[in-house]
Amino acid sequence: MTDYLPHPPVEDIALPAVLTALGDETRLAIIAILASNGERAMTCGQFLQFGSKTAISYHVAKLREAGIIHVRPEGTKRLLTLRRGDLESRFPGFLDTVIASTAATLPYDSLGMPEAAQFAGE
Amino acid sequence: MTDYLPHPPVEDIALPAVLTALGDETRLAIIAILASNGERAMTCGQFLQFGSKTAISYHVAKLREAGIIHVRPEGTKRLLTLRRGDLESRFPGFLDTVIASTAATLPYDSLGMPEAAQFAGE
DNA sequence: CTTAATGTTCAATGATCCTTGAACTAATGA
DNA sequence: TCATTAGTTCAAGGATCATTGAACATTAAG
Repeated sequence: MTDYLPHPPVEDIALPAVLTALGDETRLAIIAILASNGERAMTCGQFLQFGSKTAISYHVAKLREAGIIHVRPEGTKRLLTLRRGDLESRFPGFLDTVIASTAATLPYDSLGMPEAAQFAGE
Repeated sequence: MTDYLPHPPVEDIALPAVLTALGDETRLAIIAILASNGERAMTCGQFLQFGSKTAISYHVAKLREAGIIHVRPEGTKRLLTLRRGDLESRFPGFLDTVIASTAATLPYDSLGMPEAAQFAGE
């Protein structure tokens, strides 16, 4: 429950900021994969296919600051989760349509995603 | 029917580009007002409340290049319309949720919009 | 204690963004 | 013809963006 990193409260999540944050292929891919992974949290390291450690850290911060994901430190890792409920309550239907559109549009299976199988094991 | 200005065909409308184009308060306001105006076309001049002629021209070009609006020259004016159908067929539900979220979020009534009344007359 | 694993921070760089004002084009109207 | 209307183009400026490598911090594991 303790909030190590700054996250905007639901009522402060701003649409332009959310749209800007999602208007980047790397971040959109991260969101799509997070969404395809159900409620399970993921770590930054699982996105290194999309860029360097520094780059992922940068994009994850952007998504967090926009209010799209929640980041919780656990050991040396960061556990990332989509703020599905918060986004749904603030912009009903929005995230779902973005996810659906992304799945139909982005070719991130070209990056090695048969059906999110590699995120199963720990 | 003649297409004076370059518009991306439906199948080339890209989600990241659309999100980026909408991730700007000025452009989001333009879209929201266009949407609130039904099927009626509007001109660049009707958005001068949001910036200079140059700025509006710039933003309108961005929206057109992203595939969000259609621009048709008529005399010295440009008639702007939302590409509702195209966007709906490519990203089902997306535009509607953005419009709804914008209406609930952006304070563009603070710019003199009681209920889109000033767009009625010609 | 030492090493490895996981991210963050910083400074630098090149690219892109948004705005501005001046000059311009094209169409309309007196 | 001359002026007006509506918008575009261009160059310049400052701001923000996304990436990189090097150094660092923190936690975990041997």
